[in-house]
Amino acid sequence: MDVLPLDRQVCFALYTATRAVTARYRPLLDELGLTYPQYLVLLALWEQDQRTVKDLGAALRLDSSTLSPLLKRLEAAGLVARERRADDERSVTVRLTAEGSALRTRAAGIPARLVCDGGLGLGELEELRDTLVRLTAALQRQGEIDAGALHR
Amino acid sequence: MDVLPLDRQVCFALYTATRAVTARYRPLLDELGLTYPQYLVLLALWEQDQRTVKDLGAALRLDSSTLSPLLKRLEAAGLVARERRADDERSVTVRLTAEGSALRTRAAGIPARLVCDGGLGLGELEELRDTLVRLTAALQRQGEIDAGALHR
DNA sequence: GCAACTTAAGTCGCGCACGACTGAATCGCG
DNA sequence: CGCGATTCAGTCGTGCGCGACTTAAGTTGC
Repeated sequence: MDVLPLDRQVCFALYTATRAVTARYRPLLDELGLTYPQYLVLLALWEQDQRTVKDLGAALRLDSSTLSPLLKRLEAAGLVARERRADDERSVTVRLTAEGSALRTRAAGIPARLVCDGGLGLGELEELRDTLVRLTAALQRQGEIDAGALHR
Repeated sequence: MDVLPLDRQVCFALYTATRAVTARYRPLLDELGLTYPQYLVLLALWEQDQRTVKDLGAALRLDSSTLSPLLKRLEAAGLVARERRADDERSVTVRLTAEGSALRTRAAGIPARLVCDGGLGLGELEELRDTLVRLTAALQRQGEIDAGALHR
């Protein structure tokens, strides 16, 4: 049996679904002047403010080479402030400005405005999310094992 | 109830799962000298050769501004050839070279090498894929309706 | 006490994605 | 037939992601 056709690939379904979802977010985020990854960073900060770049990277699974320029743009937009930690000068704390905190209210309506477009019920969405979380966790665990194997 | 935390967002689960999956593909595709989107284009061409840029775009849900430079790189790598159609000079036909066709054999092993890493059973993977396909379809249908509304 | 290692943030280069736009070819309607 | 509208591929600018690298600060071991 042929395993290569596009429509049989989970990876391709993921790829297109992700782009379809972010495409639906785009007009709503445009109203807030945010890109999709910037929105995710703010979600993380609204949930817990005053995080280091490293901590944000762990939450979003992004490294500093992606986050640093993104945070610079959020800072230029006046939504966050960055400052070196006094106790460890290597680290930088990212903090919401008043304007950045205020945006939360406007963003709160976004999920509700999109859920109904998806054609899936709430239960299905939660199941999908949980399956994706398990998949991600397994892939990353596996990745760490492989990486470890290189150092043996 | 708070709807904004990162871990409740389907969109974030999609975002991280997609990146985790492509990260697992990367070392295997490196062996073939391909990026992930280039691999998807080849999947489409292995399934049906001699497609126009527009047709490839419909299959992959990408537009020419993404595909044109990507195809140029595949052409530079000697995997595909491009030529203007005689019957419609606006269109360009993308065709696999012998080298591009030959790569299929080496790529055929990739899905099997990855499935076991995902921590999901085959049935779960297929269910996940089908859910994602439905989600994508609904979002795109909804997007077309919205776009139509703008022209009224 | 200091040299070797590790860690945190950041820079750079490349390849997507995607919106806005261009130019050439074709279509459709009067 | 002719000309305005549409279609197709492509360019350009911006913002990710990520690998490879740099710099500065902290940690470890002798």
